[in-house]
Amino acid sequence: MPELPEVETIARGVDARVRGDRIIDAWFGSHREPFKTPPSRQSKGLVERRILSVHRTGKHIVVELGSQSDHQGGVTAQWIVHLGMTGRLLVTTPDAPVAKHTHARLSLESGRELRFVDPRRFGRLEFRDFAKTDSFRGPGAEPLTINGKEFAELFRGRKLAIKAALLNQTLLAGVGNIYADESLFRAGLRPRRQSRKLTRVELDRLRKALKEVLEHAIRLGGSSVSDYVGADGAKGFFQLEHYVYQRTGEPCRNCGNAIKRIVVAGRSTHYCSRCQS
DNA sequence: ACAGGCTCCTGCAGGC
DNA sequence: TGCCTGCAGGAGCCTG
Repeated sequence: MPELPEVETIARGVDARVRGDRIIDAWFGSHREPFKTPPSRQSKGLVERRILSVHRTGKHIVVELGSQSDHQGGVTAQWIVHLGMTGRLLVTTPDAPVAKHTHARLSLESGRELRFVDPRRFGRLEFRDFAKTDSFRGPGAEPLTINGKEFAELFRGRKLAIKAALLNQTLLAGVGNIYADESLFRAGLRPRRQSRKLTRVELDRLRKALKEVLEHAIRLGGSSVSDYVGADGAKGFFQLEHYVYQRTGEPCRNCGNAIKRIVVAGRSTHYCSRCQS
């Protein structure tokens, strides 16, 4: 489901609702997935900790946690949430109906609950204790802050299609299928162009288009294509601003040409053959 | 090292 | 109504 703007929206919403709260109980489901850390270790590690902040790195939500014994001090552990394609992180009241495919419920001192729901179980939950491991560092560069030189460097010499490169999280973190298609349209570039054949001017255009489209989407609360919702259950509105994504056969908003659908890197890819070269 | 394909899982829409 | 197929916003693993 979620890409950078959706994850950013969720992280901000969760942060606003649970920052400073304390985890007093933790329940985890029994499926093998989506647990990167065994559920018993997660619940044991999470209880009694205070939530210091919640933020986004790439497509990961990072919950910064204080120590279990001490009310003072900085971050000593983290809870890392990756939503996969269908994951949701929700802040609810304890009596709210428990959705099907709920895999984690954290009871908070305030009376709220933080819940993780994920039907397809492509998401991942990980607990990191700084006594045993280091702070989480996601793969890839942040598309909102990367500079032109670093951006161009990512694609140099690579044979794969630019669309596939944009989706590769070890290069850029946070870009998924929607924003890859939308940024390529806005930059006027065909998705199948070989990365290494893009000029510096084209790459600069792409970097700016990507940054603009991501920032615009964050302002609108992300794209609610099927069931995406923020931490409070509210939908985003960026889907109304899509130029190509899931608009196969519809007229291009720029030139009127029918939007085409092809498959690149195994993913549905949408573009305008007149506006993108 | 790199690039492409397969696979994990559930739910939904569309066709018959 | 029910069954089948295809498709879905992600990413790890295998292969060549």
